[in-house]
Amino acid sequence: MRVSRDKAAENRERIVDTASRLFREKGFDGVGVDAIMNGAGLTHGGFYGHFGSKDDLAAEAIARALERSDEKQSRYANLTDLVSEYLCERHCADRANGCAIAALGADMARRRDGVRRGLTKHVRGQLDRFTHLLGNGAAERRRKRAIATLAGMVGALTLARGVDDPALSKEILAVARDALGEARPAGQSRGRRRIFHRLRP
Amino acid sequence: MRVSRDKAAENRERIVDTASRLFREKGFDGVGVDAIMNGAGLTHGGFYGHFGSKDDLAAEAIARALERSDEKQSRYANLTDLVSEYLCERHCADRANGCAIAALGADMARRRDGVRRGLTKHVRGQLDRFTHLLGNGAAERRRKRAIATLAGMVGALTLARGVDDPALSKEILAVARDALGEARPAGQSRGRRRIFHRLRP
DNA sequence: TGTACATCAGTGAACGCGCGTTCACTGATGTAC
DNA sequence: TGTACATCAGTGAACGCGCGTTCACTGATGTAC
Repeated sequence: MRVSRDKAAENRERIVDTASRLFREKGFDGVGVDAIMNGAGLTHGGFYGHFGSKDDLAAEAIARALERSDEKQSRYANLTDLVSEYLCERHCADRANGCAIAALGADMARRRDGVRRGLTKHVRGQLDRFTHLLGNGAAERRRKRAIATLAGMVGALTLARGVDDPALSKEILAVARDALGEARPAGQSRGRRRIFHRLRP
Repeated sequence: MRVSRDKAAENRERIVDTASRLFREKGFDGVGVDAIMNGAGLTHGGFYGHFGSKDDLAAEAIARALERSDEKQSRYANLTDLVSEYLCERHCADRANGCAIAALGADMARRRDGVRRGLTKHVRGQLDRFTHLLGNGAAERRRKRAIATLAGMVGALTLARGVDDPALSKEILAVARDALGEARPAGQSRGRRRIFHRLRP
């Protein structure tokens, strides 16, 4: 039965969101059009009224996930907090709503150009943000630190998720959190962390 | 036609090796039994004489890839060289013969217990090796460094492979190589940077 | 504002291809005498 | 050592399920008068 244009637009959004989550949770080939449509409260037949193919949806769903990541990260005023949230156990356990790079990394690299271009833009954006948040020091050095930080985040989350043993998983997260979050004004102690973050003007 | 027992055993090995490479290159769902058998110079019908299912082969193929990784890494006498080789452009371009964690990371985390147990063992082994190679300093500090190094390696390779722009890809590899390889005997100069890292007591 | 008709979002059955898996068969290997 | 038979690794056709995709249909929405 027909549905109002607004409602149809809503449905489309919900399909993209649902796919974005399911793909991250189960991988591209781990979810069918059927599951996505059901997840969005619809039936599979209507799918091709919204998208040209499952692949087209995949591209949109990834773009959506990356956007959401950007929005989330733009709320942090310092890198340590951002890193801590990224490497927390909740994020580790919740693949579906987390970082698309960690959830789909290797798969994305095998996808077609549109997806990889989106990923590249996202990575550049993240590096710029990190470089900015790092604040002090020469730009070149901050950029290097930004790259190392991003790589450490993605790798640590990948490892923590892949490993079987919860204790090892937690250890990886904790150590990486500590190692990567240390880009703070010199002289400030870290450890149990009695941290005081001053927002830069 | 029948084949000698030795030849059959050889064929089995070749199937596992081929699968190990193809899975890393194209992902689990990106290669069929057909392609694997052809890659090994056989036809698909014989597959089930060797393996119970494609999934069983996948488990063996991953285990094989991780073993090969261990063998390769055991040849390095210092962490800097190991990191440099891991983060070189050849490795970045050659997914099929490279690190299984970076090539299949997210997928492995979704696999059944056997695979994840193998991965866990491999990660532990790598951390022990890295801790050992780091040489000086307190054991606890070295282990932390080992974890941060492994995470940085995996993440940097994932990013470098995912990104579209060769220049950015190279930059990521170079920066990570530099940042992670710095655990060398104090006083040794390295590259652009005349940095002297004193290990804290 | 109300009525009549066209549009079209969503439904569910059906199609068809790909791929994992099975099976009857082949012919070389391995073995018993 | 040679011969006869049993075994079984590998072959290629075929099966069947899952899943992406198509399509005729429904009935509510949108529009023209």
